[in-house]
Amino acid sequence: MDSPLVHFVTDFNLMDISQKYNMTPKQQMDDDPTSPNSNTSPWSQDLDLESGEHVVVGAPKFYSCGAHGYQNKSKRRRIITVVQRQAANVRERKRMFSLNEAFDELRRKVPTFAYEKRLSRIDTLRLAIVYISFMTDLLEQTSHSSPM
DNA sequence: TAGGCCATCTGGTCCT
DNA sequence: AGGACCAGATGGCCTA
Repeated sequence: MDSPLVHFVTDFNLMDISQKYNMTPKQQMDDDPTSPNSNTSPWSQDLDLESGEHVVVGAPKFYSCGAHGYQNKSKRRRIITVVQRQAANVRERKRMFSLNEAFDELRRKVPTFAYEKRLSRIDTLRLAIVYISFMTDLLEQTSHSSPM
């Protein structure tokens, strides 16, 4: 750890991104990044895509429309079965899981040692932006000041 | 108790 | 047709 970075982190903690961005440093749940109810795999329920085995599902029920109940809209609508809906839910859970993995990776990249609690996603993004700006400035300064 | 954060579900849209 | 992506809704948990 070298001094500019250490200063960045300490300065950052002194000013507190929450203040800087007009937020409150809240924090959630526990250490597990996956979910609050994380004792199970995020996509362990409903449908096992690998085996293709449907856990719940009965006869061909259909989801068709209607955001908020109105069913007779002129827009074309995709009719999907319960099985398809469940499979889509599983895919969405996986997608969100990978998104959270990316957030965790980003959390590890930004200097936050003075933070006791895990950064929220929005704080992580904001801190990353500030950190990148800081490093860019630092790079420019050093390139200007260093002799050829 | 209100507000913040998050996971999950869901339907719409775009793309292959 | 089906998957990926997105945004809105909802409900749970946590903290001030």
